[in-house]
Amino acid sequence: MNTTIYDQYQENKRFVSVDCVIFGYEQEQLKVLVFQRDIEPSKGEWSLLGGWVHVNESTEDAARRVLNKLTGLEDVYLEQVHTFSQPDRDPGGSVITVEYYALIKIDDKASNLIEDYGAKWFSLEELPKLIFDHDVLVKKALEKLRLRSSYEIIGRKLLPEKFTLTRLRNLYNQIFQREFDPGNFRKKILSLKVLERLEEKDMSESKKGAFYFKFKPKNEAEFTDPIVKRSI
Amino acid sequence: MNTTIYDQYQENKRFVSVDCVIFGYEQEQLKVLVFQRDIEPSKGEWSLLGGWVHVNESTEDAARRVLNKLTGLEDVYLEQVHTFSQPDRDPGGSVITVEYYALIKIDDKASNLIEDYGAKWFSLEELPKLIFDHDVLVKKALEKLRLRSSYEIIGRKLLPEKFTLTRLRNLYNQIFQREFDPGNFRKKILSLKVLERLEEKDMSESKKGAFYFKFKPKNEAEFTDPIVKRSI
DNA sequence: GCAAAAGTGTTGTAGTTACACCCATGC
DNA sequence: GCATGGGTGTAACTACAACACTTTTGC
Repeated sequence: MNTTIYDQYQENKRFVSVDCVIFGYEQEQLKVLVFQRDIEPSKGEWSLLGGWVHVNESTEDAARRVLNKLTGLEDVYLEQVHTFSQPDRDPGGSVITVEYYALIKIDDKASNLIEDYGAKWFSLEELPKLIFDHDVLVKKALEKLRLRSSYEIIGRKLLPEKFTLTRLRNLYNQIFQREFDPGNFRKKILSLKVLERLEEKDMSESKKGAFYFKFKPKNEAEFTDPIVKRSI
Repeated sequence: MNTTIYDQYQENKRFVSVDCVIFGYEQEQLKVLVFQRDIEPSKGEWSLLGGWVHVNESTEDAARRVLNKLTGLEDVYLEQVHTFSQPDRDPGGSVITVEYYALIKIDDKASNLIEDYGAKWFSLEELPKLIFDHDVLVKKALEKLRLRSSYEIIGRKLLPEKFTLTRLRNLYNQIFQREFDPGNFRKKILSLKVLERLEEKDMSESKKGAFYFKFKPKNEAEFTDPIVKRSI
């Protein structure tokens, strides 16, 4: 199966897995999708979505493969977070894991597939204790998501096609766990010129109604200045 | 050798290596240490320092092990950068590599050890073409170093015990590949209160002489606000 | 005295924060 | 008419960039 010139080093070969912190946004809350583990050790406990990295497959491909099997989605937003390799991190054996976070829209038709796997969305506050070092992985993923969110408006992959600025602001409130000033947030976001206002209004949240916005096509306006100045 | 409950998945085991981008600062230049590769493929070409990750060893331990073998240094500053896993990235076989960058003081007694390995320091401009995807790794490491350098003053691990502000500024010029204003840089750095002025002056660079500074002990003054505002 | 680097001071500007305040509408 | 979220305006503050200017000393 492996016919490489490194075959003399076979004794150094390692188990490599990927773990995915799957973020979604629902009911004004940032949520993480976790699973009841179906193999030993720790069978039945909550864990992140994971899987083995096959030979002749990149870790990102592996992450996409396990995500696709779970959700049926093809074009998930993925970002590599960190690689964990403490030999004792998994009591079942020495496993190196490469961590990714994924952003998905909860309203996607994925939901039925997800339920088949006994998976469940939890808000950050309600997240149960996870196996191994997965709690640390969630924390790391959130930090990386914050960093990313301060360099670009992240909502494109988490929000539905059209959304109000209040909803986008609330997403940012959730990600950074702090309250952004409504007026200032609005001005900042609009100054970036990545959103386009629609004529339609959302009348469900207020009497006056709030205009829907949508993202302009990706290439039109890019920027590199931080949206959120303060470091994480 | 491996008696884990994952043994049924043996066919998924992978070669895992670490690669280190070793940064040093010498003659007012930020330099990278590279090696003439001593195994096939690409024997004799320039590459980063790398090595296999042994079973029951973390990737960081592996990085420290190969660095220690090379330099004899024990307390090297290491930061994980990224994990590369494209199956075809190494023509010798499918190898997943975890990248770290290291900061070392070139004046350390390490130099003789280094020479034994046919290693050589190159400035960023003079860096030769490296094997595989190592050019990308250097670029990634530099980006990570910039990010780090904008959240803390990085010189502690690159500069000698005492140094002038001009020297520190030049290090930052090198890292960010731009010219910082002498006056503004001085004010910014001193406002962070992490440096302590010594009575001694360096008379080699100017008639007037420039005060030496040294870092205060690590815990005294920490900060999280970016030193360099602009994103990388 | 003048060149040259070290070090200090000043001024303008851009981005942010903390608000006050008006708007539209369902009840 | 009033409560409520939507949306706009503004003044104070802060960080920074640009650059003038002063200091010291070897030549």
